[in-house]
Amino acid sequence: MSDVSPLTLNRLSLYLRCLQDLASQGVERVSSKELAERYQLSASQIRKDLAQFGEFGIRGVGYEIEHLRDRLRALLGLDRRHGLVILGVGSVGTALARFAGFNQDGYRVVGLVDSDPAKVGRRLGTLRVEPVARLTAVVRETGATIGVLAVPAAAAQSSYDALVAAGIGAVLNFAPTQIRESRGVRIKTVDLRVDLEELGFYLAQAT
Amino acid sequence: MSDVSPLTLNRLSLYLRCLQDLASQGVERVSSKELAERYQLSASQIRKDLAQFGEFGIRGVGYEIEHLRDRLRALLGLDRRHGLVILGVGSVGTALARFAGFNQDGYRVVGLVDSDPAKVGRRLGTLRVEPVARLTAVVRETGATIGVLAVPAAAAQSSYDALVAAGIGAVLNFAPTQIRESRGVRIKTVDLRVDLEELGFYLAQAT
DNA sequence: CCATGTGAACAAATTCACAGCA
DNA sequence: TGCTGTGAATTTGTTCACATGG
Repeated sequence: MSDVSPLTLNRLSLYLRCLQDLASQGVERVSSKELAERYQLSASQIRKDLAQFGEFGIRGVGYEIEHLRDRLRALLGLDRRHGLVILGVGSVGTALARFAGFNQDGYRVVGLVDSDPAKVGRRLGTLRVEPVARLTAVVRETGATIGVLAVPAAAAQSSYDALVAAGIGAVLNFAPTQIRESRGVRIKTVDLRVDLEELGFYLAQAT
Repeated sequence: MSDVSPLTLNRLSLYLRCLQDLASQGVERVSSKELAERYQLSASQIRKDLAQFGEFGIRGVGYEIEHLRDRLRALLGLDRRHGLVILGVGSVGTALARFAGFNQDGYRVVGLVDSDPAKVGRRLGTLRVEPVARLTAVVRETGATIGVLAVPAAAAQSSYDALVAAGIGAVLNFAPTQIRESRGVRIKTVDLRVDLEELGFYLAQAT
């Protein structure tokens, strides 16, 4: 069950969004075809994706929205709390700490760590920036499960390793560099410049 | 030539990073095998990806780093200037306006637009927030080619449509919603909650 | 020689089409 | 009847392996 493609998982998140939207409109049932048309998805892909995790629908009818929504929430771990520890409180780290999406549903920023003594002790909302020496303690005390790397590229690998050593469960990396995974601690890199450059390619073509 | 997979394009950005790294270390030539080992990539994939755009290497030798770097920069449109117009100067839009990656290489934030009269007129760095009514004027005056959506999900589609009408070339969307593409103006959605939820799935599995 | 560039083999992902069940 | 769940077909992406040429 653990060999699910990230593509599928990311679509489950989209499906969940759509279901929440429909639920907020008071809709109770939806077919894969309706979902697909309404949100520009593929009906057969919705069915294939969902079928990997069980039989959630009713043949001839469709899916019961509340039920499917709850199943997806559970699958994506949204029925539990996840503490995030942010490493690096420069401009990116600070913005992420305030980002609503990181303080929503089961997610909450519970720790801030920086190697710069000048930043240690600063307050950001209700949190105080801790020194790197306290990383393991912070992870233990807060029960954080996700680390967020907002450090310079040169420090990213060692920061990831430190998070792994501290017992973190998974890491989201905003440094523009490839991280070598260790001890099975998943790493996902987000790189906005890569996204910009993809658009840049199409713009260069257009000319 | 325009039917290049986004997967390939995103890897080209990574290759470019690696080449810039090597160039800064004074390295002049590199083989696909060396690149792959150094940065945890696949040698045959590097060659396949590059081969789509021409013959950049020298058989028996490898790739001349400066030359390949320049070719990749040109392919990704990094040899030209791209102005970014940000729609929505809430917390996300403000953070993006200050983000170094958006004010680097050929990219620069050249316009800020918000529908909230209370925000119009505010200064952010050297820029003043403009009203939505001035969107087309801003795009024309600044020559912006990329729009950045940092508006609420409910406003995202109409904001995209407005950008298209204003003559924008491509759009990066941070609103958690699917946008319907029109007039061939590429849209790329970045959704950090989707990324978090992917990690959340693996964490839920681990238990 | 040796690493590129590339067709062929393989693997993954998506779409099709329909059997089977409410 | 109508939509799900699913094998089969197709498309897309990756890896292999080697002929080619500097």
